[in-house]
Amino acid sequence: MAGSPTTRDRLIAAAAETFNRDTYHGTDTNRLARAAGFAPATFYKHFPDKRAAFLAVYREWVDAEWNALEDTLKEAVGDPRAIVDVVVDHHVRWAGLRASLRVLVPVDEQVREFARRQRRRQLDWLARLRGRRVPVSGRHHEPRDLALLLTFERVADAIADGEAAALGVNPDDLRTQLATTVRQWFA
Amino acid sequence: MAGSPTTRDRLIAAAAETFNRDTYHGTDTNRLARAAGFAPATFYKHFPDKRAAFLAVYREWVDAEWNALEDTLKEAVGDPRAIVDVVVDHHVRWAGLRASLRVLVPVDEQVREFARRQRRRQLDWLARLRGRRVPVSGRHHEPRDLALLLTFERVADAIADGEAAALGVNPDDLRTQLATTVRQWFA
Amino acid sequence: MAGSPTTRDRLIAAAAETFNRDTYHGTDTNRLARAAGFAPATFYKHFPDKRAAFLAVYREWVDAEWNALEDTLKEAVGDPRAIVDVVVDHHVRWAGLRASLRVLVPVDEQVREFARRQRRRQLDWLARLRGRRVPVSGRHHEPRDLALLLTFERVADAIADGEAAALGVNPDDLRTQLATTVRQWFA
Amino acid sequence: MAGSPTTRDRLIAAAAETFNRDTYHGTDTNRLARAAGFAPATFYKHFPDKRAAFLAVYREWVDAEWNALEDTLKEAVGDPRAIVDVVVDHHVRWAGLRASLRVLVPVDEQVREFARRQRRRQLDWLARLRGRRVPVSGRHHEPRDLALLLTFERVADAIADGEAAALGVNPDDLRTQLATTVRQWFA
DNA sequence: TATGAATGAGATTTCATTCAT
DNA sequence: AATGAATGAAATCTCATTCAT
Repeated sequence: MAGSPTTRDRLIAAAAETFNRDTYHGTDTNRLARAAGFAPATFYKHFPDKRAAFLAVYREWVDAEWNALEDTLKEAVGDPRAIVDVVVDHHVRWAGLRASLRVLVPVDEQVREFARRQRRRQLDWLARLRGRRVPVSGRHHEPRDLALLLTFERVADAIADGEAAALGVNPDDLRTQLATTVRQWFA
Repeated sequence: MAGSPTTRDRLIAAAAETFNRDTYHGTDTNRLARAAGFAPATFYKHFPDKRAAFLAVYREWVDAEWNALEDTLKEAVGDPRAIVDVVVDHHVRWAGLRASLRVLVPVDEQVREFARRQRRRQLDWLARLRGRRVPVSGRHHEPRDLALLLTFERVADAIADGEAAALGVNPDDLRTQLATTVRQWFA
Repeated sequence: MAGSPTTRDRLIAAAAETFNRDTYHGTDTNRLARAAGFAPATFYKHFPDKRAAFLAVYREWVDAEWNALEDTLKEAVGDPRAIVDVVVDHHVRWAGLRASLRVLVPVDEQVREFARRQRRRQLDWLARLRGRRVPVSGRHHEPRDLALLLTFERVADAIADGEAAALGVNPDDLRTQLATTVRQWFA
Repeated sequence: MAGSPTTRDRLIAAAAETFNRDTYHGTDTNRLARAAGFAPATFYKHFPDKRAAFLAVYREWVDAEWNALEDTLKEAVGDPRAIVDVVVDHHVRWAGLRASLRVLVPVDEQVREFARRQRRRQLDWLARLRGRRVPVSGRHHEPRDLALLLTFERVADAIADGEAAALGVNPDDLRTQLATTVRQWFA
């Protein structure tokens, strides 16, 4: 079904791994190209600039998370712990990429805008979960919902980048804590 | 009372403003020095490198937050909203600096270590607030407490950098939400 | 036969002339690149740093000396004066380069190691000239042989950098003296 | 008799040690001053520039060698090995300083001129040793004598900086070789 | 006499990006 | 479509040197 990966696909995949390992500011576009098996100039045939490549990587990352989440929801409906595990695992796998994202959001308009679109989608999803109608515009959201998402993300990052462990907090206990928070939110 | 600021103080103050406005990766040491009214070389008489200057700025930032917190606690004991306001205001004022911190933590050993020391101090404080004895080593901590801190920080940052507003969530309502979370934690 | 020179070749050639004229510490990599007709960054596409460029120049210099020596030995077998002339002329032509070498040997590990490899090769050659078997390891050498080489080199340098002339010693007489020393060594 | 050392003396002594340890291009004048227990600016009260300090150090070094040589000649007249030992020991003790000298001679006019004055003094001494009259002008010198001095210096340096040992030549045997050369010269 | 404090002028190196083929 | 080769424009950091006190 899926044909052999295009040059662009290979560039994105290599960039994902490289950003994840070395951070956005820790690599350069020449290395990204070489990591995919291409020459530097090829990079610029497929992306206008470095940021654009990151954006592409980030988009894929978001899609992958949604896909994983949907798979989980089919099997384990209403099991917060399963959701926690999917999300946290995804963050753990891509901890370096997340760190890069946190670098770019305040600096790059496009990345920021995409991150917000993504956030809106999450907020809409939460609203639906709680049986509320989502207004077409999707412009208004609940503070509680946003707080939940932010907590989720921040705790997942703390587990992913080793902060929890470094502070003497068992990462597994933190996952449990997260599941509890989700349940309280849903109640 | 306080003597006139030393060169180092002036460099730190100028670096704080500059990092806050332009991001860590958005300025260079020459600009930091010029912003304080000095020549580039002067910077290196006071800091071994750029990271060291950021670390110094960050230390001051942390001290300032603790001081503000202590002042508040004297007047408004047990008022979560007051605490929320102090912390969030501090994050709002220094949103760019916080963004830079998030850039450096995954990349810079020293910054990371200092951030963790700071986190341990916060965790010890929370433990004391709840009437628990803090073990001398201070090595073990409660998942709940860490989750609270992370939530606090992340929500404060979201208010600070305009993410909440951009998503159609009233920043003030988020503050209220945060205060509620604190109360639940304390109960 | 020889294709057009590569960028690296041109950089090395320009660096040889520039180091020779201005000394290692008397130029910078930007100038080396410009002297070859390239932009500064190009230099770093071909050498990791300034020292590496010097090392490359030095290697070429050593090869050139051996080649000149071999040519001479074919025609003028056993004529010490011919050998003296070849070596001294080579030193005269590259006096500034030799001075740079003397700067770097005590300071740079790689340059030193290469200079010593080169010296071992010379010592092996002398041993063979005197009809001795060179032990495979080539680890042990005669003090007399090393003394000859050092004398040769130092006297050649003194002629090359004008020291002899400045001291009222006729450079040509010094060459003759060197040839005499060689004959005594061989006897 | 000798009063307490002046600031200048202390600067020279500290510079000698520092140049010897770190090379001329491996230190800076600030460090030289600090090593003597003074502030950077003090350095420039006593020397017009960095080279001048090196020149002063070099002068002292030369004087010390002559003094040691004269002491030896009083006791061990006509013992080449004793002379070899004095000179080589002095070179060993100050190997780094000698390396710095070799750096500066081709580059610094004053250092070069002083080195040559010193060389003339050595040549005159050799001429006297062989019972020849030294012409008043001291302008003309024997190639044999200069060759001896250069050999002496170069071999001493090779022992001092570890080159001999690195090449598998016993430094002690080289000293013996040097003594032999002196005897042949004198014969 | 000595210095605390500062600096102008670079040297080395990096990197996002281009362009002729 | 891909690339080999190159680069302009910095950013980080160094160092010999100065000057008011």
